[in-house]
Amino acid sequence: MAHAPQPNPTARKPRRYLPSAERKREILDAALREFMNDGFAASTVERIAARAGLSKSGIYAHYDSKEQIFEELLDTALLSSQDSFGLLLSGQAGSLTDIVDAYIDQIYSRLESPMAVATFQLLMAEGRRAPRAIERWSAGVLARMNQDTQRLVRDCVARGIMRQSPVTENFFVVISPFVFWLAKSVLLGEDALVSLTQMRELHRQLMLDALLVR
Amino acid sequence: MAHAPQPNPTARKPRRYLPSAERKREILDAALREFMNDGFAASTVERIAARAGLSKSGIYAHYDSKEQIFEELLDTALLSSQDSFGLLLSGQAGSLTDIVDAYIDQIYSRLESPMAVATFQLLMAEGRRAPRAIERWSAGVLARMNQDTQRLVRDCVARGIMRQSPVTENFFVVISPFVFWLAKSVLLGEDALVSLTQMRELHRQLMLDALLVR
Amino acid sequence: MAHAPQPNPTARKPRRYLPSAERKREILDAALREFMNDGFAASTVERIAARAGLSKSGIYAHYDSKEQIFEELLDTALLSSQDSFGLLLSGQAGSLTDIVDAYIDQIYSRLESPMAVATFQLLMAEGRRAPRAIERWSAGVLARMNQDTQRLVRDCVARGIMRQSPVTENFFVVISPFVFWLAKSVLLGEDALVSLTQMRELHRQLMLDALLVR
Amino acid sequence: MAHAPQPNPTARKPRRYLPSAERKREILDAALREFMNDGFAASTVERIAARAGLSKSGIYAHYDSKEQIFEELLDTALLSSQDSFGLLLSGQAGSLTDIVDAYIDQIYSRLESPMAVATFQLLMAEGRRAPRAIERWSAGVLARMNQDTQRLVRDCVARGIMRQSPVTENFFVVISPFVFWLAKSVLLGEDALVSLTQMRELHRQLMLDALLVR
DNA sequence: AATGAATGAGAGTTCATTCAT
DNA sequence: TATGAATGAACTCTCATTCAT
Repeated sequence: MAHAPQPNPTARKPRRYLPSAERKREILDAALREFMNDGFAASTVERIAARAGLSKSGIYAHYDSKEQIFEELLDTALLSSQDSFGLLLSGQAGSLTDIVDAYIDQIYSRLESPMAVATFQLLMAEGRRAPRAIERWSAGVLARMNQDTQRLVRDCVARGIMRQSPVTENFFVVISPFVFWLAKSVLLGEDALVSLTQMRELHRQLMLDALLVR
Repeated sequence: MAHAPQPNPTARKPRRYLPSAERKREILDAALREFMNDGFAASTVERIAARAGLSKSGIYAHYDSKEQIFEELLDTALLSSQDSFGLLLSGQAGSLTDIVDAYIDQIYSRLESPMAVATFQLLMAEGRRAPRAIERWSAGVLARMNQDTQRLVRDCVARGIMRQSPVTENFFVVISPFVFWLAKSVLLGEDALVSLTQMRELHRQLMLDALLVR
Repeated sequence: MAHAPQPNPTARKPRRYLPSAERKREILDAALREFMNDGFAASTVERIAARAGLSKSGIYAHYDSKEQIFEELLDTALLSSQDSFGLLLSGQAGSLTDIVDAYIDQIYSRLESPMAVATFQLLMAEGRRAPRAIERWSAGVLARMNQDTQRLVRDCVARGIMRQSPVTENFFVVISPFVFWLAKSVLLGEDALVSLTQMRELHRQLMLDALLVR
Repeated sequence: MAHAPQPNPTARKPRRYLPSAERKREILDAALREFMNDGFAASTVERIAARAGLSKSGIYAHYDSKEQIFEELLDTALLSSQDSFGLLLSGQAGSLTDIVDAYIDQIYSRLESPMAVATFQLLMAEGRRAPRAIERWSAGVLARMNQDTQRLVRDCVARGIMRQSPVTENFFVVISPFVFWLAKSVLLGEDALVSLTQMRELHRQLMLDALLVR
């Protein structure tokens, strides 16, 4: 009489041997989730490992330390946000509405990821821990974005599409409502006070109101 | 030859006996600083104690746990921000400029404390850890402030002092640049991009521009 | 308008100043209960104090240390068991039944206290901790009891009331079923296997069976 | 001149890597000794670890908590006492003396281990701490032993080998002198009052006297 | 006699990391 | 590449005890 292939309770899941690059991606994924939930200090290598499907010590075949994981994570996250922002806008010689819509689309599309708020929170909470990553991001992506946008805006002003105002002189500030919504969501929850949809529309109207040539 | 009052290495510094209320205040002070620097998880009771001038175990004569300290800390911090905000404004039947100036003064005066940015960061980073404190704050202070302000604004609109607009309908959003500056300061430093003084002036102009009756 | 004598929530119960002797009794009482429940090491001075109705440090006005409490406790408990055991028996020149009944009554009457089993357990668990108390008890109470009983028994044998046997030569052993019941109760509970009443009757019959002249 | 192999003070003794099962056994061994000496509460994980030859934290690779060690320890100790007790006896159709001798051998052989008394003490002292282990033991080993023995005894009575009496009806009680000796040894020491050898002989005679058909 | 504030010496436990395999 | 066993340092919290009042 043959034994049925009974599921052995002590059966250990087999090792998965992965090439380092792939494994590292999995680890970063896992780490992102853990760091977001608990912050850096309260996250443990063990839980990251579990989520990534290997053992605690397995992590150390790919990274030297928890800190290193964090750095690489932040680098990846921040630099991936590299998007042809200014380009997108400058391409269109459209109306103010078009430009504002493009801008709004651009920034609010980030929030489609369910982890967007958590990412922002992580950045706020632990950014200090990886000053160089922040520095690179600030000097690279952010600076470029800022320049591009500001150039576009000046252009629009020159062409009479936008009304010159403190806003056009300091265009970075128009992102404020977006940041406000993020901060609010971190503190009070995404559903409190204003929904994302409402915020988006409000933001749009604010911009139009501020930029419209009267 | 007289001995200099050399610090005796075995001399234990004398205990300081304080009434519990006072000691608790000192502990909260110390904790605030520690939590701000390192976050909740990375702060240690021992360092809080050292800063507060007593021994590690001395802390536990006043608080049951590190978590309890955090809760009480947040409660104190958040509820102390209780200021007769609306009242201040509603008192003046002044011009739009007066009102805007009052508003700007009101919110930016908070930033005079050197710990303001760090407090914001702490709130962002660890707010989730004390949901009830946040809840109380949100349902109490914030809700009241919001109502008062909104009522004032409607009044101003009715009296023709402010132009009706999406801004006046959703007045909470005018705080956005302030929050933006905080978030930016956490990430990039207080001196990056815009200084506080610049921001304040910019914010003022933004508000005037948005509210002025044309 | 007079305030009603509202019960102040922060009202601290007033100190009770007691003469030391009385307070010590209360402390020993409290300690007995705590030590029984948790053993010596797991009992805390604070809980003993609470039970005795004073503060932790108040204890130290009466005892120098937790250990000292324990010693005095054991001394009191053991020496109080001093009863004119042999005397009681020797008084009666009665029949075997009378003597056995007296013996059984004597030992089982101890179990009327609801703490009897716990006391036994405490003795088993922590006796080593106060060897001198045990020593005094053994050399005093126990030795005397043993002698008296043995003398009585020899007497009974001589008078033909008891059958000479290994039992009468080692009379101490007749207490075994009693000790057995105690040990069983500690391990399995007082209701397991045999109830106290059953045990008592069984014990009686065992003795009669062993001592009866055939 | 050769250096004597002087013990290098900074030399850390090398790790001993053991398979978990083996290490667990060593830990249980160490724990047994520690718990016996000091009781559960006063034993420390560090000392258990030292005895087991690893570091304090090493313990936690195998057990989740001190309590878990205790539970497993008790389980192991109690369930290992599983012996074919009844079987041993029922096999022999021998005389009363044979049966009594077998019984006495059976139970007194346990005391050959130098830790027997300490184990009993541990059970008395800390049994309550692992009620489920006790429960399992009681419902398993003890119950079976009791049944087997009682069945054997009834058989003997039926065959006229034993005299019917309260003893045969409640045969569990014949273990009393053994328990008495254990309890006495815990309290007064193994050498006090009666030696083990004396007790064993006395116990034997008691049984014979109680069971012999007259 | 009594207390509240304070402390030192640990306790159990966690965790990033190392090592042998 | 991957793991299980091991560790040291650190952590939170407890507790017997002391001290000023």
